[in-house]
Amino acid sequence: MTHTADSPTRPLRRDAARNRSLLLDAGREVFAARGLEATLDEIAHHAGVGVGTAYRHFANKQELAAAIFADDFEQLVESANAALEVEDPWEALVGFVESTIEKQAEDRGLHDLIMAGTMGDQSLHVDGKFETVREALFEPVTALVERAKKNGCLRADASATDIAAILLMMGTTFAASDAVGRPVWKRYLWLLLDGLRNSQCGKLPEAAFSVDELDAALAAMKKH
Amino acid sequence: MTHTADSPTRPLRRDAARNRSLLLDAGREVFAARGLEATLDEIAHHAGVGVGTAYRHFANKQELAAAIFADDFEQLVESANAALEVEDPWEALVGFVESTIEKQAEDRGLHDLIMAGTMGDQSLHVDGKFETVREALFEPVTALVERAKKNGCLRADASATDIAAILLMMGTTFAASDAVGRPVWKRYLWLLLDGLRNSQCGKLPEAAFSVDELDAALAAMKKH
DNA sequence: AGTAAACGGAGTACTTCTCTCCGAATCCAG
DNA sequence: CTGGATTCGGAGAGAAGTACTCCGTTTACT
Repeated sequence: MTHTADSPTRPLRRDAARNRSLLLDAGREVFAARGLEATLDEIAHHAGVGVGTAYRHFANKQELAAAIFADDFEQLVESANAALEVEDPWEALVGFVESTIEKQAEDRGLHDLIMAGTMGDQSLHVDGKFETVREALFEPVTALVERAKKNGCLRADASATDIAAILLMMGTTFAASDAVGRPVWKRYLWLLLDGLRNSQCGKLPEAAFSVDELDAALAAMKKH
Repeated sequence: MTHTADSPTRPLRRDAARNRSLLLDAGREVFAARGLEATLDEIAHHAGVGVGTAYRHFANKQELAAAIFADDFEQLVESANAALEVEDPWEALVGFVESTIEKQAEDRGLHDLIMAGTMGDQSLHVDGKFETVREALFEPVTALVERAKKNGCLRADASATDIAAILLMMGTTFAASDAVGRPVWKRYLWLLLDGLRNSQCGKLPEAAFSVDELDAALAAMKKH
């Protein structure tokens, strides 16, 4: 059932290799725009190849997603560990959270995957050590949170899982941002971060929804 | 197509009247637990009547939902207007937001409906004046927000639509709270409210997710 | 007791998505 | 340049879920 290269298979025929990379590119685009609910059929069509072709290269959507997102996962973990090197503890935490969320805002597939943890039964080994990104992120994020608390910028009753909860909540604002055509999610991330902060904050970035925008956003979300 | 009483119809037969109210009760329960995605078939079964019976009483799910939620809508608008009478402007705003969200946490159908605004093409006239709750709430909520800003407790750059955005974000935490068996949503509402506040805040209510709880919550959300 | 009203739930008619099958097109080795 | 292996393409089979109807049976009312 494993169609992807693992044992020393003979090199792919030229058309096969081309189609494989077309599929990966299309997958990146479509997943980014529509999240993991996108169909393999849809991606195949977007890549300009037949569905059959898609299914020969990737047994299913999960396998394609795993191939596409493996790198992003590693990067995410790296950036969490990198954040620990940042001098200011509050900057370190906020910088990591912001950049992570920005990535997800640009790629709804990434967000879906992070939240789901796994793709069906497919385990997405990160770093060869962890089953899920969440697992791999737990330690560095806990460290970031503890450090920020000690420094005094982060409220004392905050917890690492609060960061996960924030990611979760931000999800809904991504869809709304798409509908509205500007990154409203930034505003609400700041609101949450201001809630997490001890000292007092700056101005919120991004204007609030206008009433029309809000209507548009909610209407768009109705269409599942 | 209108099965519900409007023109001077003859009184319902006893069994019909009983079943109608069984359906309304079952609808309340099922919608509350599973949101609007629940099926009329499901509700009929829960009420202990056949599907056919359900469809004779209510042409479709929308009509049943309209019958069930009309009152809640009126109440919501009333409570917003009542909040304007509360002395302390910050208390008034927070009290309204909190109670509104609590209602939605207890009734996922209500939350779905408020966010959707309409049920398909069915317009859910509120108060006989407005098409949607959101429309009816707009004025009082704007007033609450402005008042809280003048008083100085609410940050100056807040807007009435921010309240809607908060409702939107809270949605995800409801499902998580169900999965975890305690109202974690309260914690995150406070976090958001603390972000909205000018002065400094108290302790967060509710503990953060434990790691296990977070896993359980996200797993539960995966199942659509 | 007779008739109109209401019941029940199997069944039809979608829709949506995943994945297969196989004749046609394409590659590449000799 | 040709023949056999490989890959392509996309109609369509199959599974799953939902919305709603139809009509033989049961129940209520007079």
